[in-house]
Amino acid sequence: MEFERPRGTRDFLFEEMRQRKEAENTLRRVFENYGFGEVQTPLFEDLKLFTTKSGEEIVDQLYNFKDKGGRDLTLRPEITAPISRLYLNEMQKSAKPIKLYYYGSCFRYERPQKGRFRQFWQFGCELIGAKSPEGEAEVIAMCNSSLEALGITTAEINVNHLGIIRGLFKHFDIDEATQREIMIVIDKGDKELLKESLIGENPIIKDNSELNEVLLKLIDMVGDSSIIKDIEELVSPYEEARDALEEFKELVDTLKSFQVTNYKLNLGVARGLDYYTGIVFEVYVQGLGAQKQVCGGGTYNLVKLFGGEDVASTGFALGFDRLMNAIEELGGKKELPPMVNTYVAAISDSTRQKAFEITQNLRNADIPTEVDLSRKKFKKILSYANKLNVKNVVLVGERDLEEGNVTVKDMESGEQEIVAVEDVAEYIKSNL
RNA sequence: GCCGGGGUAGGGUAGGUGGUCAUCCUACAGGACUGUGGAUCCUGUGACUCGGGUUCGAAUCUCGGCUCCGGCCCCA
Repeated sequence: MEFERPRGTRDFLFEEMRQRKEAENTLRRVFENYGFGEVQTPLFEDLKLFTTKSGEEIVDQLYNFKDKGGRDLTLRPEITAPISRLYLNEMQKSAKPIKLYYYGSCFRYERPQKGRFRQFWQFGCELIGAKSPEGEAEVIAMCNSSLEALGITTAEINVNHLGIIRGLFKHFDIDEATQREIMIVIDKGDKELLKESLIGENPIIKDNSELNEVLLKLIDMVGDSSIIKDIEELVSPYEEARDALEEFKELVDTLKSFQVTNYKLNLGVARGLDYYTGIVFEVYVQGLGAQKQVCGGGTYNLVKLFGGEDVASTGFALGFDRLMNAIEELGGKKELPPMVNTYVAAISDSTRQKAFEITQNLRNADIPTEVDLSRKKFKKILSYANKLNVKNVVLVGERDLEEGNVTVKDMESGEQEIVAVEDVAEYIKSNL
């Protein structure tokens, strides 16, 4: 009987795991530097938590199941809904703003492809109860810092404010279902398709060429902060969009103060779901194939959707696996030092017990150390130690031991030094 | 769910018009070498993705499953 990994899952071996941990720690450092604290929620949740947020349709992309008590549960497909639930359950009375972050795996039943797995990891944050351009600017700044810290220099942050387009819809009194339909088309990012949907043979919104024209121009606006005035010009006749535009302008000013320059305003960025009303942003890294989006975020009001009070939240989630792809693609993997730097080798059977003692002494002195556990011959031990790439090998032999000594061999230079047993730790510390 | 391309020892591969013992590199284990690694040599371990079909005979042809890769759909 042979067992295989479930489809769309991966095993991580030592080297890859170390690279992932390195990236993970880098992100933790950045997030904590911004004052965010880590939380953890369960891997599975009530199925309704996700269907309430995203609709019944998502069930066929979930790993859902009934437990023995008949409860409908599911492995989480994302972590923002659990965070909102956590907030409702435990943190409603906490001082605002609340800044939290999380790292963990999510599960989706989807067709695996490059950058897409059935178990994948998300690293994300939420800033709860601070709806303001500065809250949004800080979150975007942290996203930018994260990408910089990881060395992903080719990332582009694209920022939009959905209030502008929502304002236009409101001005023209477009119903919600139609809004959703249009947002979905915008979200696809296909200009031709959008053109067809707006001004083609069978447009989604009929008899409103003014709105269609404005929309088409609007979603085409991409560029640095200088395009704000173009946007302003375009939407100034529609007062319902003005507040959002003001917020957008403030965000741009505040991003400058937060020293974020690596971003674009992109009026074509949308998100499929209704609860995004304010700013949204997405980060793309070219060269990652079809799954180039490494981050999605924005301001939304999920808590209200789940029956809580009206509290806005700004956050983003990084697709950790895609970040790892990007790092790999950019050749930014770090050279990691060997796991251990010292090996203790008994030269003969009679000195083996002494070798264990010395090993423990070194470990107690915080020197990562390995010792032979398979009774290999001395030559094989050295050969093995060489493969581990250790710096020092402590040779424990009878002749030296009679004098209370061992020989420490430097594996890079090949030089050897006779050292008293009690001084080994100190000697090795000075020779790493 | 759909389209296309792959799956040969632990890793990387050759073979492919059906027919000796399925090739080589590497890895791993042992030895040459009982207190000295990296080199060399020798020996050993270890594979045709699974199932059906065609055939005297299938790694090879054929159909299907599984799975991997790329793309579509979707992307909370």
